[in-house]
Amino acid sequence: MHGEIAPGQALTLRGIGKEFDVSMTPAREAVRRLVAEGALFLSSSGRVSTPELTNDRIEELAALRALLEVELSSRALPRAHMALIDRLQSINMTVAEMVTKRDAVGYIRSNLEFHRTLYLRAQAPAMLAIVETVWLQLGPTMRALYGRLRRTEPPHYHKLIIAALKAGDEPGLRLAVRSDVTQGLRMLVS
Amino acid sequence: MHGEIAPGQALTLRGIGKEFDVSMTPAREAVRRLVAEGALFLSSSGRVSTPELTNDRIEELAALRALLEVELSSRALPRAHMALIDRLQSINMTVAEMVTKRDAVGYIRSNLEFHRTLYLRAQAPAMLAIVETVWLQLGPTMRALYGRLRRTEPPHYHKLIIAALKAGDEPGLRLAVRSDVTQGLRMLVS
DNA sequence: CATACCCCCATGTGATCACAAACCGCCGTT
DNA sequence: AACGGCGGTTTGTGATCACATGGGGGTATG
Repeated sequence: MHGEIAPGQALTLRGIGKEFDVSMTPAREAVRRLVAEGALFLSSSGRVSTPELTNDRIEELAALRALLEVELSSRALPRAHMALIDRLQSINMTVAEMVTKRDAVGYIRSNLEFHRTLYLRAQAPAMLAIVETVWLQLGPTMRALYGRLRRTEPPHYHKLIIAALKAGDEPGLRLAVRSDVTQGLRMLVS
Repeated sequence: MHGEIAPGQALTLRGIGKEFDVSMTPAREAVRRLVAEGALFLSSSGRVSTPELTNDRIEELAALRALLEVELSSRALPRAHMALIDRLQSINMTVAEMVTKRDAVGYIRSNLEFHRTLYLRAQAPAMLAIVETVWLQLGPTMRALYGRLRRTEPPHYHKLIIAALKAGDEPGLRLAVRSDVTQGLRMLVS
């Protein structure tokens, strides 16, 4: 999810087992779960690797993020009190720090934490779980992008999201979330 | 997915293995996958059963269906030619037949086939996969409802969906799909 | 007759093994 | 120099086993 593994990277059950000091059996179960969630790709011969997404697939996953995350933010809005907004602002400082440090994995991790923190307030666990599987599918690809990207400014749309939350402005929030989600992924399409 | 198993029904790895003439290992992998998709519930002690959904969870899954299936139908609309509409009408006759036969499992199966046939035209495999995991989560609960239900009339909203497809009426299609999805699940909330 | 306790058995977990398939690198040929 | 065939080795699969744990039924007690 955080892009620690490059797209197309091959994994072996014995290798995973050795890495975590377990036998093949738990490694297999974990891999099967991740395959079920679309986070890993299972070739017809049973070999496992991170997926290499096509442009079409990236666009579709971005559309899913937009659809679901806009809904989640909308549901979180009435429950968003000052403590939450403070917490979002604090996380956003970490995001900015990761940007200046050019830490792609740290950026993705803190960026997703920003979104997750907001969506947790929506009280919609099934919806959040689905969004997280989408993040999981995009992880390796997002890293490949942000690794290339030479950006130094912190995320602009996060500030809009926070402002809309403060103002209780639902249309503004929906637009800001949609823009934030779409913006990063639009440049993914090579 | 088709409601062949009641909510809360317990399953054992050895039992599943015996049922399909395999050892525990493939049964475990299948169960883990279904747990990952939310189709099965894994207790803290590792026991496996179909989930017993709370009202909140049912409402959330219904909202997900509405959100995603409306989008899928909207994307399918420009590609929906006469052959597809004919096929939908044919499936809809099967649905009606299942209703008169009071065959709950057959009704759920053909109803989902109706929806899947339409959504396949959307060319959005990731979105369709997610919708199917939602169907999977609702399967046992839907059966428990439709089993109680004493309905004899075929689904009204399916006709509206077909009419909107014929007319190329996108707002009408979105409304009809949303109504069809919501209607059945609204009465689930006891 | 109801309730609580306890023990045995059913059940999941993780490890290991035998086997088949497929991948990869090497060598020969053209 | 490029391509194709071949064999060794890596890899996934399914089965089986030993073990720990939790659940349910039976029994004893109030």
